Amino acid sequence: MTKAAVTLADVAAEAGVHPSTVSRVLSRPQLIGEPTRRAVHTAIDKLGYAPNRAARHLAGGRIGAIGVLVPDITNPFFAQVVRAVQRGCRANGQTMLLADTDQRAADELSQARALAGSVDAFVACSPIAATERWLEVVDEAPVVFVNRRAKGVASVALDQEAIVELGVTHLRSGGHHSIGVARGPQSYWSSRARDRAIRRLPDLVEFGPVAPDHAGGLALARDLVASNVTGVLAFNDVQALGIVAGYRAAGLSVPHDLSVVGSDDIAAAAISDPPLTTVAAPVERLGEAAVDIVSRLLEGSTERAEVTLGVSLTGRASTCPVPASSTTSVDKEDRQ
Amino acid sequence: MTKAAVTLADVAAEAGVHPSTVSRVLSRPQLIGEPTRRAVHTAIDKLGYAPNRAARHLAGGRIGAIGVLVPDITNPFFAQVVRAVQRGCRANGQTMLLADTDQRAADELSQARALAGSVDAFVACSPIAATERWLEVVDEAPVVFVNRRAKGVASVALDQEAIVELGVTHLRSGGHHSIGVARGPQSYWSSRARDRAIRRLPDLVEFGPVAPDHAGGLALARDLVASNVTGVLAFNDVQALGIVAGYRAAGLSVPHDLSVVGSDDIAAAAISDPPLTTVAAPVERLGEAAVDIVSRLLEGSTERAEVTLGVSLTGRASTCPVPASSTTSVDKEDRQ
DNA sequence: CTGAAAGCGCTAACAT
DNA sequence: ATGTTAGCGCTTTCAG
Repeated sequence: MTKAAVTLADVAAEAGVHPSTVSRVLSRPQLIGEPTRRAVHTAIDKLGYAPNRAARHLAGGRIGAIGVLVPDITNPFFAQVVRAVQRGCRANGQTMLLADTDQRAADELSQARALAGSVDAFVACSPIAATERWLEVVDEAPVVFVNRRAKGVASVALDQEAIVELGVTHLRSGGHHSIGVARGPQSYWSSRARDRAIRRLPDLVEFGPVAPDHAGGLALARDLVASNVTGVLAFNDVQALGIVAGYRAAGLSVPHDLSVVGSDDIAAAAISDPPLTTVAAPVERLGEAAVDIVSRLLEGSTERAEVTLGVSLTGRASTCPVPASSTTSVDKEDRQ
Repeated sequence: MTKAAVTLADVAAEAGVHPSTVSRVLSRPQLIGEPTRRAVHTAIDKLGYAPNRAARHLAGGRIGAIGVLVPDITNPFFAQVVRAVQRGCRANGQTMLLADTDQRAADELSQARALAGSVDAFVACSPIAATERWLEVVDEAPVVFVNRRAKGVASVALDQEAIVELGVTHLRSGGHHSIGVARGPQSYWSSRARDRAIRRLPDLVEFGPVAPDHAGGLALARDLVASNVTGVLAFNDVQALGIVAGYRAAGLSVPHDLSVVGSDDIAAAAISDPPLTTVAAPVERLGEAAVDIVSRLLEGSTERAEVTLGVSLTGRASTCPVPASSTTSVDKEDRQ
């Protein structure tokens, strides 16, 4: 059933050279003469040779794989990051090992440890385990955090402060004065960073923390309805959609009764009803940057990379200027 | 930076036995005496030993990894399958290598070949490459198709006939007589299988083929509006949501002007507006079954597994009985 | 039941 | 610029 694979030795025989020459053609082509190299490549193509990763790794070379950890692959945000990372890996001739940690810190670490021997490096998305624990992993292989900042670990993250500013500024420019902001779970760095940004701005009404998902949005909607805010910045788009659904269920409407700004700009944001105004994150670049840093780290770079990616506001129909009648809360309270 | 790992030899030294004994404790414990085994385990725990996968593989053992190929990880259906597969892998102590093929047949094969040396087996989701080409891969490692049936390859698929029957029956029971069905891209087995099911049933109006995504649904909506059907079975939920959006954009409403039945029951189906009536697929079981078959195959089983999973109808608000005024198409044509 | 010895396919010094 | 020689850490014969 399992056919014997073509080995490097087979290629060497076919090309009439020594195995180590073939190896060099593959890893350090510039050390090999043009004619020999050509002959080797011909043999490789003819035989359909593919290097054996295990052997390569064992012999001290790179394993050619990077491990990616995500809290939940069914979350469209992470799915997009994963796809970008995978593309980057392909471009570098790496393969990607994916592990879904199910949002559990313990799983995060155990998965990382299980993969440690099988990958050259890690990309950890929104990790929640203690930095201290992660440092032990960093000791074994390079690690890049996506969407989390931590001392001693390379990272690429979104500018949380800009997210809050952009969202709030957009609402204020629409005449909104009573603006709510949703807080996320404290286990996430992004939540904590956003909290700091929120406190830096005056006159914001905090809601939550609630889960950054649809259910969280629904829960938020109840509090929002009972409040007098006219606009809200959700923690992310999925949650924003939950808020919209909650308002609709209560017989209220977005943006008439509440302007909603999401965050991330996932595919669903553009096609929801109403289309969601959101602070768009460069998700693809998040993944690409992570791969870049990993590659750099694998080349031996020791610089502690801390990339911050900017965001931009995408205006759609879930926000509108505050109606004159809503500048006080009277109208709204009457309606309830 | 990279700490030297504990090797099997270290464990052997610590336990005062020969390395091969340690190896046996790990792979064939029943061949080892109780006291020795205990001593070895103690040493393993003390040293925190973890086997080196590469070496294990190279020495002829299993590599302990399975490769998963998906057309698009940002598609919630596949994301769910992947998560189920990953859980199954974890339970078996396997790791999962994920590759996104970007819906290209060529990438599918090249990814599979690139991974061939790094995995024990493959799970290919909705593959589109020629069976012939895949058979070459099967020659090297066990392969299981998810959502595609093919001669000579193990597979687990949804009962496409049941999907069509359930959806259509639901609409008919609501009094709908003019029922549309959306056809999918012919590159997918599921589309072809569904086409066969469609032709087996009388009086269905075929639409498409169109892409099984939101844009496809939008396109479909235009044709649907121009037709006299009162109910439609979409190819999947995302497309169904597109149809709903298209109707709304045209100033029409679901289910009043058209009853829409989706397929899959992704998370978004339950929380959309209106909530989507859909033919629910046991997505988790799809992934689990794939892992089961792979494991069986790796144990040396030669049975050609062909699992078919049943589906069920989840009634929600995107369908309703046909209004008396719509039993003829007059009313609708007037409205346009 | 356990020790000994021989590689798996590759890379990395070291020669030439 | 290419051939030579050792292993990497493990499993698996084969002996005892």
